[in-house]
Amino acid sequence: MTDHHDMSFTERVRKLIATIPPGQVATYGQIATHAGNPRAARQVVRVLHSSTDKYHLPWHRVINSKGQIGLKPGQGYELQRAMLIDEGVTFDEAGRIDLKRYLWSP
DNA sequence: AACCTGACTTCGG
DNA sequence: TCCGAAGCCAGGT
Repeated sequence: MTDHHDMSFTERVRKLIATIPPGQVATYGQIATHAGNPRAARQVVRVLHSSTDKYHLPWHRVINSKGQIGLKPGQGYELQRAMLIDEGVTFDEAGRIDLKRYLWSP
């Protein structure tokens, strides 16, 4: 049968990330869920590492389920935060993004 | 074909 | 609400 998704989990993840619009964010788990496996959130991280440059993915729009940036200070945290703020996303005092407001809904 | 990795998530205290 | 432990998994080695 023609499973219209004749592509790997990784490919689906790439496509999903590519569709997150500016000013919105998606969680690793959310991407994993839509890619077919709710429990493969960690795999999304791997895809980000391996495909961001090659496919020009909007990597900065992917955050964790707590609404926070996963990267550590000095490891990309500042850049991601700046890029999101530049798109209009706001952070609270604890560095959290209001998912009710900015979470992407595919 | 095991073993390792990691920008995670969930759950209990 | 915060923290730690445990669970999870696709792809790379």
